[in-house]
Amino acid sequence: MLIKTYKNISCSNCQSKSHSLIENLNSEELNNLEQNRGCSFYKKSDCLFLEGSYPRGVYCLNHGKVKVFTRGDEGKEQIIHIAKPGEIIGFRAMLSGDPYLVSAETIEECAVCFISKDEFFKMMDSNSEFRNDIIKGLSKELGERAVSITDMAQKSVRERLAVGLLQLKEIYGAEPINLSREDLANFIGTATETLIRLLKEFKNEGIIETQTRKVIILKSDKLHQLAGK
Amino acid sequence: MLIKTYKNISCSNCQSKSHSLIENLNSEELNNLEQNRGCSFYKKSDCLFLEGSYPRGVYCLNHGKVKVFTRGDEGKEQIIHIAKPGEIIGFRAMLSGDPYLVSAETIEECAVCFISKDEFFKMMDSNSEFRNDIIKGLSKELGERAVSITDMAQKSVRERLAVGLLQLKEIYGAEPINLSREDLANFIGTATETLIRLLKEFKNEGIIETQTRKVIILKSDKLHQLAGK
DNA sequence: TAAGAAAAGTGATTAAAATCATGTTAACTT
DNA sequence: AAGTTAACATGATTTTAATCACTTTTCTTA
Repeated sequence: MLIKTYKNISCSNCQSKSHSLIENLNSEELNNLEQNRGCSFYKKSDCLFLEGSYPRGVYCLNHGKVKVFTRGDEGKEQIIHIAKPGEIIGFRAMLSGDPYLVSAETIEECAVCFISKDEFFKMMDSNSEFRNDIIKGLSKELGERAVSITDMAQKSVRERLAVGLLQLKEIYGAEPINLSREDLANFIGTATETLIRLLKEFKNEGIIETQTRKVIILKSDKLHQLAGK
Repeated sequence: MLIKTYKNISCSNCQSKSHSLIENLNSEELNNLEQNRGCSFYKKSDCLFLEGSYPRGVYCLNHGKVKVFTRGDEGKEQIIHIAKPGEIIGFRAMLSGDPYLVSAETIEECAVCFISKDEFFKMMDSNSEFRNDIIKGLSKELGERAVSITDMAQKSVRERLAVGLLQLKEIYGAEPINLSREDLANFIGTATETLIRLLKEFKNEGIIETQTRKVIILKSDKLHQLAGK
């Protein structure tokens, strides 16, 4: 279904444009972008890029969700971010000039546009609004990560799960959260078994509902309470 | 001693310029900066800025060390970064337009120059090299923080202490690491008591030496080993 | 649609690190 | 230099969460 329609994606009419950094491009720039980007369809668990490799461009997510993660010493994933449609993925490494420190992999069917390095830098140079948005995006993320470090260092797993579920609610919107238990554990930063036990607790307390793997949040206020600060 | 000399600080001859983002300013820009910045002397434990307040400029560290930290729910500090001479502190919040998410406080006597918001943005607009350095700096830091999150989530306190000591070695260079046990614990993300016990272990293993509060690293290779990956 | 594989879930046990209580040393202050 | 305070240190205990071993459910796909 998705496969059939994704060829029609245009940047100008991109359904995700309005919550994207590309929203400030003018129509000329958008047309140019449309000529020069490539769109691909990815199935679940496909890799966009791998830690250690060198970036050749950035990925603009049109449809689906992508997990961005690092691997710890024993190969365990730590999910740093879950990207939703509209987001540009992988520009961090491109801007710093270093190889990727993170990997990116789809967690559902995705439609993704690829914007080459040249094209991206051209946009950065010519459009100061776009550039400022990129800078703001970087800064905002940097701030969020300071908070994440503190949460990881100081909050209990239970508190972190509350924080994490609230974040995921923002990402999934009205849809139920649809992550494997393992991914969820790797997002929260805990063992899968611990996560499952805590989810059960939350369920028993009426805070969430589960439909097999899917998680629906019933009481956000309760989660805010549990999350602290 | 420091007080007597700091008035002579000029941006052009700044001893810390070479490892600073201001190194790519031309002499005209440096002269202009010199006219428009203000220099202050801070004693130990002075506050540069406070979480929640709005930035009015950035701080360029000429001499000394500054800790950048957030506070968790119970007020416990999490030290995100320790800045050394040459570093510009606090531009993240200014670029994102949000209030500070972190606080900054001196941990020794410091000489710090203040560059106003206007002046800073003027430099960002007029000098693309400076701007690119800022962007690269943001990106680099963002990458480092992804690693920190993973370390916090997956490494043991012992491993994190090894990582942290190696980072501090980069910051302190030839000088011994000079932090209170509490600050060190808040940097590693552990309880002060746990930190003290682990330091003792490292000392017994001949990895470090302590002179009251000061820590000297004897075996970096051993620390790398202990740090994992 | 049945078989196999992968993911989800449970219980018991262990290990790591926080917390609490208290003692000791170092460093200001008058 | 003595007294006071704050930082450092240590021991005992508790708590949290990881690990290991295993069962059950759900998803694939042949």
